[in-house]
Amino acid sequence: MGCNLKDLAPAKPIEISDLSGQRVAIDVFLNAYQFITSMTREDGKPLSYNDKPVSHLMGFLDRASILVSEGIDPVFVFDGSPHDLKRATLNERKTRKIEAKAKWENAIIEGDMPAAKKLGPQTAEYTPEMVAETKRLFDCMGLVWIEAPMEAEGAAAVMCKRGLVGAVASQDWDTLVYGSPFMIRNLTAHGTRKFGRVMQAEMISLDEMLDGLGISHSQLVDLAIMIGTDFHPGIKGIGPKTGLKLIKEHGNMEKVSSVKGFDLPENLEQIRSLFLNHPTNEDPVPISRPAVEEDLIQFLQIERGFGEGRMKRALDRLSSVGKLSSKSRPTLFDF
DNA sequence: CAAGAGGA
DNA sequence: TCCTCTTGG
Repeated sequence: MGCNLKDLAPAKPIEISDLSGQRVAIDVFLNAYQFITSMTREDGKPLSYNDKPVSHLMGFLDRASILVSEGIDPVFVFDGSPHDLKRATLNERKTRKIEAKAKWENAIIEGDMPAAKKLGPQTAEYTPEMVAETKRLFDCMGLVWIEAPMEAEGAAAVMCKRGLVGAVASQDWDTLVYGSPFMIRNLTAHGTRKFGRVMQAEMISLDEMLDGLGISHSQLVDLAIMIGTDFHPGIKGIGPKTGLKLIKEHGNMEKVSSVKGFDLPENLEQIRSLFLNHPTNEDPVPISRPAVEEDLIQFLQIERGFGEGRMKRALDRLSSVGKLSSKSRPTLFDF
């Protein structure tokens, strides 16, 4: 997932309030996997109710309601159909998942619960049914979601380029390679403790990054391709540091390859254009609405067994910023 | 992941 | 009060 540009990207700490009033694009799959793999039971499988996983719904309910209460208007972006060039990456993930599943089953048979708890997350699946449920949740919350033609990260970056969202919240450096002018890291983890330190949200400006590195966006794309992307494994022996040096010295990947003597990717032009001209549709981004209390309670509390306390917390967060409507008690936003 | 519990 | 651990369904 993404290439390692961490050392090359100048990240400025920001406060959540800096983003108040802005639309922020969020990659759904990335977050969904985070929830499914971290909100687990003893056997490492996601929390569930009547044998149906609920971790994704819980995570998005909490996360989205917090963002809304901070004045942020999230736009959730689902992945579309992957490009053929991503096949190898996806197959590799699938193989790993199958291996992990075999190990997990073995651990269960042997009653080795610590091992199962570790392996379970590696078998995590975000099924079409779970995707549909996530969309239903966003609908209940009145939040905007869109389906990318291809890569969610790419579509989000293009939306930011077009000014449809103020920034893209992501952990994936591909966001910048796709040309998103602004990328926010640790948006939702802001203020939480990880490994003893308090997580801080940070903003990266693509222009500032390119200025600082002294390269153009298309040179960043070539650099990323050399380091390795979802569409190509990259060039062995070239990481962020030497890659940057080589691109600055020689200008582009063709020159670097002739100097260093490696083969160019077969589909170099195609890969470049996936980053430089990512396919998107021209549909306008819908406008978010207030959540509907009854719909949320019906779905999560009645159908999926959510506790009253969790429901109340989420509803309170929404209503604190006037983003909760009720069929019996409409808000001003309904008019 | 976020909240709450329980310990330092 | 702060920090770590556990729970959530």
